[in-house]
Amino acid sequence: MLLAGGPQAVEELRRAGVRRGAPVALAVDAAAGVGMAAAGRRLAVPAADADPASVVDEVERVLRPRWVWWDAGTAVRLVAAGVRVATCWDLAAVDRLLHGGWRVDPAVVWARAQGLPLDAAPTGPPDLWSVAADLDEDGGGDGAADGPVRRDGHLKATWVDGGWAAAPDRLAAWAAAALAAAERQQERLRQLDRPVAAAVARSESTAELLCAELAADGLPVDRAEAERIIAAVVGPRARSEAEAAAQRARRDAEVLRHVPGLEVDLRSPGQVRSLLRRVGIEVADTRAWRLEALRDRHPVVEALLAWRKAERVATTYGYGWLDRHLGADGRLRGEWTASDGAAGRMTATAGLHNLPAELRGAVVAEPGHVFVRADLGQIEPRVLAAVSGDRALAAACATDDLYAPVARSLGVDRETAKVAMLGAMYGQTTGRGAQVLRRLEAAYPVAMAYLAAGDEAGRMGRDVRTYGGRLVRLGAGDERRLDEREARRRAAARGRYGRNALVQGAAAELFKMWAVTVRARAAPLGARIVLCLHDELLVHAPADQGDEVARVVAACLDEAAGRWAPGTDVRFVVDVQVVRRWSDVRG
DNA sequence: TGCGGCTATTG
DNA sequence: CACAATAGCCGCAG
Repeated sequence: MLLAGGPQAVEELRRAGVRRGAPVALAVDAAAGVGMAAAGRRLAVPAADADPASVVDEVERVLRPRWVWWDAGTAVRLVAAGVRVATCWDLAAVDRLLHGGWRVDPAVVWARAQGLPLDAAPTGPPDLWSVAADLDEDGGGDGAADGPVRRDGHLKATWVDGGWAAAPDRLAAWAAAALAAAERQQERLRQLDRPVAAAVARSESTAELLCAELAADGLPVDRAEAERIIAAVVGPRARSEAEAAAQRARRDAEVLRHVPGLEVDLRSPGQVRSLLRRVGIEVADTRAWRLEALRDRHPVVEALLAWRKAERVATTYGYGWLDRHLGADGRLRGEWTASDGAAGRMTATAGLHNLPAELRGAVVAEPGHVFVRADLGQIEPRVLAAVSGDRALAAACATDDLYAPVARSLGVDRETAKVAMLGAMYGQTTGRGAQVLRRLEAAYPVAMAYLAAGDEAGRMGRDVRTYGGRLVRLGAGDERRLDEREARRRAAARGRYGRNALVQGAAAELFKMWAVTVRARAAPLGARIVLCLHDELLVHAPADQGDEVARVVAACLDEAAGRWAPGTDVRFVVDVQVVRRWSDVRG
């Protein structure tokens, strides 16, 4: 059905019974317009009749549905057009949750949702062959023949490759296919037999939306302050390549003057090792923690460690980094991925996730604003208590510092208890932690068995599923021609990976549920999340709303934990502070 | 030119 | 120096 604009679309959707939170599939193309599908109807608004962004915005404001789309590309397009919607169902994100790993295109998402054999799905851009085949299907005569789906059930290569954007009615048909795929995904989530999986699928979807916003909004950074910090370490900005080379040489000389007559490239670990050998220091490698203990042996060690710090700033977090990532509007922007790596953590580029502590002084709220900074306390052991159902560990979570009761249970000091608990979650098998591990097994048998099961699965190359339903692939890979020792070493590494993925992955699920809850509840106060850091949120808020946002952020943790682990008696804790700059956070 | 190793930063 | 990540430079193979 062709419509003229947003109000008419709202009317049609309302007549179809669409209410707040109901699925409305969406396909947007700036040139062609908007296609929607919901409750058995297909609607299209040509771009010639109404601005696509305004149509989506109108429907959002009046109906606030759960938007269903193929992948985060739609989220990125909406955010770029200035449209912020509340919630979505991201087929690609849910596909990664259900099936693990890699980023995939609609052809694969569709095939997996429908349970079709993947080897028959179209791959890559269409070639002469698949174009002819799709045309042949279109001419087949039956009513739906010119839709996006082939007779064998797979999507047509020409549609996957962008054919959906050719005309308004195609946008609507593409949206209808997305809606059908979403329904099949929900069925698959139900089959997982994990009541929380559907809620996780929703928050993982909305986390994709949050990532699109984080990438667009950026992190407020005071350029002058950043340049002051950098200048204090590496000096003023070089005006030419020659000047930069001279600065480098000057830094190098500060180290080399301690070893006269030696020609050494300090950037080469091998040469640094020979340098140290020349002054009587023999080391297996030259990492800082190892050199730290040798500071007194020779003055060159101290100089080298200082050189390394400056070199880090000069190469990775120097003026070049500012120029590449800090916009004229004082926002530091990187790319965000909502579920990456081993277990579905968020990742970010541009140094957003590994900014050296010194530079946090340059992260300053804009005039009239504050940061509400919140971090989850001891999130991994608490998550372990929740997902494993260990009653004793859950009881320890009642205190703000869970390592205190754990230490009492084990009969060791707090530091030892902490190292042992972390060691259990990471798979440490040597040192002091390993000895205390046996006491941990006695005190918290359910939690430790949960970890051991992850370890076993990893060693066997068996995939695991996190508490929230994310499949973590642990396939053994190609290990022919490995000697016994190397094969054992790799199996042990996979064991640690599998053990940790269950905890880290579950923590990432809870974190994202918290983050999207904060996103929703803080928006009416004019506040926006500007940084997500695994267990920490930085929210940029109007100064007069700081305390209220802080209250909301804390309340959101209870709300998210209640949704993620209903009925659990595990207590989650959060530390919330209102600050003007990130470095003002007290430890 | 691509990739593994080394190193540093963060949670 | 366990688990995860990004990022830069060096040295070596192709």
